[in-house]
Amino acid sequence: MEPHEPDLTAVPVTTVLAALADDVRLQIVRALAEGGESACGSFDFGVSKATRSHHLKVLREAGLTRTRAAGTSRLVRLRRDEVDKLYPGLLDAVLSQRPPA
Amino acid sequence: MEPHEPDLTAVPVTTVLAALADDVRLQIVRALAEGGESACGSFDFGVSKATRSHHLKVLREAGLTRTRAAGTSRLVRLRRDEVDKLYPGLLDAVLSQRPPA
DNA sequence: GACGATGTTCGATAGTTGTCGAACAAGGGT
DNA sequence: ACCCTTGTTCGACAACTATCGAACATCGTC
Repeated sequence: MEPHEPDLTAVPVTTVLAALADDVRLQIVRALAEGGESACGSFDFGVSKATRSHHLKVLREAGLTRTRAAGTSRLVRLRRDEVDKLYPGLLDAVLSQRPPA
Repeated sequence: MEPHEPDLTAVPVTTVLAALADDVRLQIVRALAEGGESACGSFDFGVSKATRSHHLKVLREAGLTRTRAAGTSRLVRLRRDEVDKLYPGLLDAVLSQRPPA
């Protein structure tokens, strides 16, 4: 089943915001923004792999990330250009708040 | 009971984003951004007044609005300056998506 | 081909949230 | 004083969501 990666313009703002309105997903987005393309398994934020997979799906279906297969892994990357173009300042604003020290 | 209007810096980003991730609340924010300070009753978006009151509470407790009593009404206004200062571009980005024509 | 690693999907469950009507509170006007 | 208007609060209920373990799928390797 090919991953469902919608055109960002087709996704309601509320869906994009809801996707970002979760701590685990925000940590994933932060990691992607700083570390670039990463394997799913690199996001170990204290949740099971089932939950992690779920969060990555939410981000993907919100149009925020792209996923591609790479051997036995899957590489995820942030669709930064597209997001910044459609919602200038959004990611910067969201990522500006530093994680709890 | 005095309205609970927290310092925006004390509110987690996820809470701010969650507050904006709802259609009704987004319509309220849009109305406030365009029309300035308005009475609660002016936000008739097809929900009951109980629901409307709930949404205004969510926005207020996310640090996005302020409310003051004015006779029998209550006037709500967007804390635009503070939001723009802490999350530059966020409101612009969110408000940029036009409501369904 | 069997095995191990990496992810996804399924079913279940607990918690959160949007919604409503009804009851309540407070102001203003007649 | 009474009423009407404007909002808030209180249950209640349905829908959604975050979470997990277990089962499944897929790829590379031995």
